[in-house]
Amino acid sequence: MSGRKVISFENIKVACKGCSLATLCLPMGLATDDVEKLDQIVKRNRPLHRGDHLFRDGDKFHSLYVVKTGSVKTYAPSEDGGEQVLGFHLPGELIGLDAIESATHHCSAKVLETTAVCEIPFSQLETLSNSIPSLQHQMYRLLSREIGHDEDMLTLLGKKNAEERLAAFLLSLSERFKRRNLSATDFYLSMSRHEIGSYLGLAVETVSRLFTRFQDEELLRVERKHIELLDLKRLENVVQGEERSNRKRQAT
Amino acid sequence: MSGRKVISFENIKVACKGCSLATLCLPMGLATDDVEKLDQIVKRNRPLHRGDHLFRDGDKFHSLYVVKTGSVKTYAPSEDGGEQVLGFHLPGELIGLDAIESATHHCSAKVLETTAVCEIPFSQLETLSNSIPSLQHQMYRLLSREIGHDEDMLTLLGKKNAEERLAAFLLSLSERFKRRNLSATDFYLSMSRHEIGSYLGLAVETVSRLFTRFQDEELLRVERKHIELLDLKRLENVVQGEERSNRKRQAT
DNA sequence: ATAACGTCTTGATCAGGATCAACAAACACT
DNA sequence: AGTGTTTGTTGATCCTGATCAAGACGTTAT
Repeated sequence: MSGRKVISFENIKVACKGCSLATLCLPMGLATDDVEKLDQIVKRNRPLHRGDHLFRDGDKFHSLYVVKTGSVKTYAPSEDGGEQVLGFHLPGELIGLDAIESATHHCSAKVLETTAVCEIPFSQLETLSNSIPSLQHQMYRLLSREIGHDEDMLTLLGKKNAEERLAAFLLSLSERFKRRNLSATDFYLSMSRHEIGSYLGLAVETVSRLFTRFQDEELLRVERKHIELLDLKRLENVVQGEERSNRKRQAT
Repeated sequence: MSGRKVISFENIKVACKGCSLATLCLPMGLATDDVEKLDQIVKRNRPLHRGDHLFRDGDKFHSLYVVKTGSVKTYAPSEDGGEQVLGFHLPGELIGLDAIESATHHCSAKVLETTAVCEIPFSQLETLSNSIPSLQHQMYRLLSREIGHDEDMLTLLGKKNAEERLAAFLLSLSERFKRRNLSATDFYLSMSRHEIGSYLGLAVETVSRLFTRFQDEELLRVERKHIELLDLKRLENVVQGEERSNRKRQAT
């Protein structure tokens, strides 16, 4: 054990090695001693609170962030005060990848609830990745995965109707909670209806009505921020647009 | 000069060094001898024809592609025969970045007109990037740029109406032609109305009507695939949703 | 040339979801 | 507890853009 890590009240932060997220996060697939090198450059700051910003649109880019606990939204603010929510980020997920190109952030990142993040200075990460091929590979994979996610969202926004979008959103959350060994069917939303709407390209009212409708159809139970998915299988059918025909059949 | 490059009738392909796209493409910012190393791994195949595929959804991933001349669309085919167009790729633009993560393609790439591409085996590129920090950096930038583009598209699909979308699309093409020192105001579309519609999340008919409307408003002249932009400034206003208020004012 | 097909345009109608409006419920702050 | 504020729900109406339908125009094959 290297004697360089100091345990203090100010810094009772788990190293990557012991982090429960290690398999979802940057260290994924790295050798133990490489993870230790990564540890050296990761900053673990004190928790952030609801409303705090990790960075804002236009800020100079210097670090990537990984959510440790809590959740973060990224959004593109528009002149007129409106915003397009670009993503919700749960533990293990990386934030800031779109800023590498121009070394400037093109969106803002706002904390939705009390949240802890790891900060990874990018220039150091880049240097490190140059001496650790598997880290470089992991970086390529993470960037590529982000592109894949975005493309999925393009299909969602380009082709799916309102109920398909919300169903897909809920299932996506479900999957991500499951990966962290949390309940895939019972969870709390940290974002508002408005933010969900913005993310899905829908009006708040539409989101609200869909929750009610889904509940009426016994697909889920919803009470404010608390969601209980009652039938994942049928929700998947909704995403595929098959629910529509089912309902018609039942209605006849 | 290394004697390793053979000039034959089968291979009168320009090396990266002499390629007019070098400043837009992978070699951007590389030292001359690094560009030569890149040259060693780039394959330059004979031209592809309209309708040919670079790869299909589900194919194993092994190479990235750069368009040299012509154009390519990427699209996500859906079971029911429909498709979501994910992007149009013009000379200098990279294709296949979303496949790195899983080593499998998640979309198809189809050539829209006679097109030449450079093929870059990814494992070799990855290895090379490990010994050339500036190439690694360039890779990070290109991946990041792709994410940025996708996020712009998310905002387009999430917040913009039909005319804002088409105006943004035309201006995007205009920009990209300009960067290649082609006319920013007079060009040919290599994609169909249907493909434009799919890309923008609109029906063919809407795209067609918008072209007519834009022409009536003297924003552009359109004849089949030939487009002449008459007023870039006003088109930019349309993208910002300002045209609406202008028209109302005029109508009064 | 003619036929057959695909692409584009235009018109008529329809509907999904936005917008407007009002209220209810939760929360924050004295 | 009470007041103001934000967030969510529900209803009524409107409008953008989808869908349906038909025809014009282009392109290719024979």
